[in-house]
Amino acid sequence: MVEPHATAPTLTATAAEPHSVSVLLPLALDVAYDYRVPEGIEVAPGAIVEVPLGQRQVIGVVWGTAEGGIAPARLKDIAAVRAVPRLPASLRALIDWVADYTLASRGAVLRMALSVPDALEPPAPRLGYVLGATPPSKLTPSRARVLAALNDKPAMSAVDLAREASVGVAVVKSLAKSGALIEGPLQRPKPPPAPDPDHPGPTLSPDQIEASNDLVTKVREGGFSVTLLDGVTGSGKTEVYFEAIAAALRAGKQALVLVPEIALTPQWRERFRARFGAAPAEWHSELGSKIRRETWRGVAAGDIAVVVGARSALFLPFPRLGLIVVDEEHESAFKQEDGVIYQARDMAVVRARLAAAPIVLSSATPSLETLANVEAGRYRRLDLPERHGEAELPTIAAIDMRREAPPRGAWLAPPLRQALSETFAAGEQALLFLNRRGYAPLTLCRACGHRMNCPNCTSWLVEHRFAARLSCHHCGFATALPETCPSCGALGRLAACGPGVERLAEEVATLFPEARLALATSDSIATPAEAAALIERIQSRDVDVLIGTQIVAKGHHFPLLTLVGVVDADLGLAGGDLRAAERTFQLLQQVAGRAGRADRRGRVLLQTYMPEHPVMAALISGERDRFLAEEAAQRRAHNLPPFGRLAALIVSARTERDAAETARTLARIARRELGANSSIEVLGPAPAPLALLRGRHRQRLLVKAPKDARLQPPLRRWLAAMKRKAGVAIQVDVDPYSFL
DNA sequence: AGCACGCCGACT
DNA sequence: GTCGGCGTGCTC
Repeated sequence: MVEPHATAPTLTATAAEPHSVSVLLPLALDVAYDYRVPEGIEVAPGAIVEVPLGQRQVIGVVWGTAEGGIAPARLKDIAAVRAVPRLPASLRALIDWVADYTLASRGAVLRMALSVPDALEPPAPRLGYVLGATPPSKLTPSRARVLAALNDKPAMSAVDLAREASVGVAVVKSLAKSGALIEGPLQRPKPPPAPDPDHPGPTLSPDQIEASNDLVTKVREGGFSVTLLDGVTGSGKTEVYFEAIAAALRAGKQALVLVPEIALTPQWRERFRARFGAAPAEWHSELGSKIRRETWRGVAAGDIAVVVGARSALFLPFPRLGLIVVDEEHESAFKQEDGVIYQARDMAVVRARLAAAPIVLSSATPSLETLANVEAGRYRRLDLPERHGEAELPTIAAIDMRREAPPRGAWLAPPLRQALSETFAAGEQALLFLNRRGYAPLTLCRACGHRMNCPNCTSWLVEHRFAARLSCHHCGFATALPETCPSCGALGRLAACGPGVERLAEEVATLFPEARLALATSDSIATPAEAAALIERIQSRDVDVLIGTQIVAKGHHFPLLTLVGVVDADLGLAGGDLRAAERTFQLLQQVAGRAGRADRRGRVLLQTYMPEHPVMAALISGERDRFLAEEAAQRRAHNLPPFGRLAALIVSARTERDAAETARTLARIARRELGANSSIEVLGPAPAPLALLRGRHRQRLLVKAPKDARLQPPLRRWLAAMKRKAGVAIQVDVDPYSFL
C-alpha cells in the first residue's frame, strides 16, 4: 500500500472516458469524495487540488482512485491543481493509520497535516525598489545616498534600502512616489545555511562512539527499526543521536527530531549548532505563518533536511525521511489531548515504519510502554551507562516531613533550609522544585469555610499574587481576589492555603534576603527567548536560587547548581492515574539530574510524607530498574497498559442530566454492541474527576481489553449504534494518559 | 469546517 | 408583517 513517492501512478483521463479520483478534504469527514478529472489536468495520489464543495472552493488531497458510490452525473470537476509537491505516500498512509487508530475522521487528521494557512497558496511575488527612469526633482544628500546604495543592484526592500543609505523609510517612499524609484521583483532570500554533517563537532567518549556507530549503521542500512537510547542525564545521548542525524544527512535523507516542549530548545539548538554549524528548522504552533509556510514548503521540496519540533511536526510532508528521533520519549507532553487525540511518540514509530526509516527513542527514564516493547523484542536497546566527563551522580535523600515539619505557614523543612544556606555560603546555586504555579492552590474563607471555586470547572481557583488574580488552570477563568467572602460577606477573612512557587519565593526571600532568586513557570517563561534569557542569567551567576515548576526539570546544564530541593515530592502521587508513580519517578529523577556537574557532586533533598513509598525508595537507592520492574509487574497483574489496552469515553453536555443519560445508555448497549462474550470490559459510567470543565458536565467510561484485542472495530460499532442527542459530545481517547 | 435551511422573538 | 437568532445537516 505504500508506493514509492517517485513512481506514483499518474491518474490521467484516457481518450475514451473521463475518469474520477477520490479527494480527501480537511474537514471532519471520514470519507473521501469523488471528483471528475477534467481533460488537460493530470493528478496523482497526494496531489493538492482545489475542488468545489457546496457553495465554496476548498483544498483537498487526491487520495486514490474513485470510490464510485455516487452517480457519475453528480460528480463535480477538480478546479485546479496546486503547484505544491504532492503529499508523500508515507504521510498519506500515516493519516489513514492515525484516523483508524484514534477513531478520528480522516479529514480531521488531514487537517493537521495541512494546517499551514498559506503554504499551499502560490507565493506572492515580493516587490522592492530599483532605479527608475526619472531622476528626482531635488537631489538632497539623503536622496543621493539612497540612489547610490541602489546603484547597479537588484531590487531592495524599502527597509533594507533605508538602512543601507542611513536614511528613514520616508526618503525611500518619497523617491518612489516621484518615480525616481520603481517597484521591481525582490530576489528570493538566500536559504539559511544547511546543517553540515562534516562540521567538526565535540569529541565523543568511547561509550558515545560505540552507541553512535550502532545508530549510524541503522541509518545507513535504512529500513524500519526502533532503538531505545537509554542513558542517565548527562550521559550525552543528544550527541549520540546527532551522529545518526549526520548519517542521514550524508545519505541525502531528511531527519525529524520530536521534542516534548519547545521551550527547552534554546540549549538544544546551541548543541545542534555546535555539531552541525547551522541551526535546524523548527516547527511548533507558536511560529508565525511566514516561517511555517517557508518550513512546510522547504520540507515538502526536500530543501530542509532537519526539523526539530513538537508533536505536530510529525505531520510534515517529508519526502525522504531517513530518521526520526523522539527526545525524552517518556514525556506525557507527547500525548495530544484535544482535537485528534494521539500519542505522538507512538505515531512517530508508525510513521517510521511507513517510511521504512529507523527511529530512535531517547530517555533517561524510559516509559514502561517502551521498556515492554524492548522486552518483547520489538525495540532494540542501546545503553549509555556513564555520565560523560568525570561528573558523579548526585546523592538523593528524603526529608521525612512527619518528623521534620517546617514551621506553620512555611514549606521548607529545617534540613532543606540548612542545605540552602550551605549552598549559598559556598557560592553555589540551588534549585527549588514545586510543580504548582501561582501563589496558593486554594483560597478559603476562615469565617464560613467557603472555597473559591471556578464557576466553569470542578476546581479551585489558584491565586496568582503577582498578577493579583484568582485563576482557573483548566479553563482560563480569572477574577480579582475579592476582599470579602462571596458566600458570607466576611471582610478580610479569605486565606491562602497551600504553597505555589510564588509563595515559596516569598519564603525564600524572607529566609535569605541576600539571595538573588528567579522564578521559572509557564507564566514567567512563555517563549524560547525568555527561556534563553533566564538560562543566561543563571549561567552568568546572576541567580542564586531558581524556583520553578516542571519546566525546570528539562535538560538545562548549570555547572554551579549543586542543590536540588523538591518541596513536595508526593504531589504527583495523588489521584487515580495509573501512571502516577511512573510519572512522579520520571519527573523527580529528571529534576534530580539538574544537581551537580563536572567536579561538584550534587545533592538532592526530597520533602515527603512517605519516604518509604516505592517511588521515593527507588530515587534514594538509585534502583531505577527494580522500581520499573515492580511497577511493570503490578500493571501486568491488572492487565493495565502496556500489558492491556484502555480507551476512555468522555461524554460531555451542557446539563448534568444529558451527560449522565447518554453515558448510561452507552453502558447499557455496550454488551450488545461489543459482543456478549467479548474480552472487552466496560467500566462506568461515573462522573469524571473534573465533573465540570469549561461549563460542560462530564461523565467517563473506561474500556479495557487484552493486549492482543483490536479495540477499534468494536468501538466503532458501539458508537455507531448510539443515537446522539444534540449538544451531547462523545469523545474517544484511545490509550488515555489523563484520567480527569 | 462553512454554508444553507429552518423554525420562533423584537423591530420598521 | 419581516429580520435574524443559531440549532441541524449536508457537502462528491
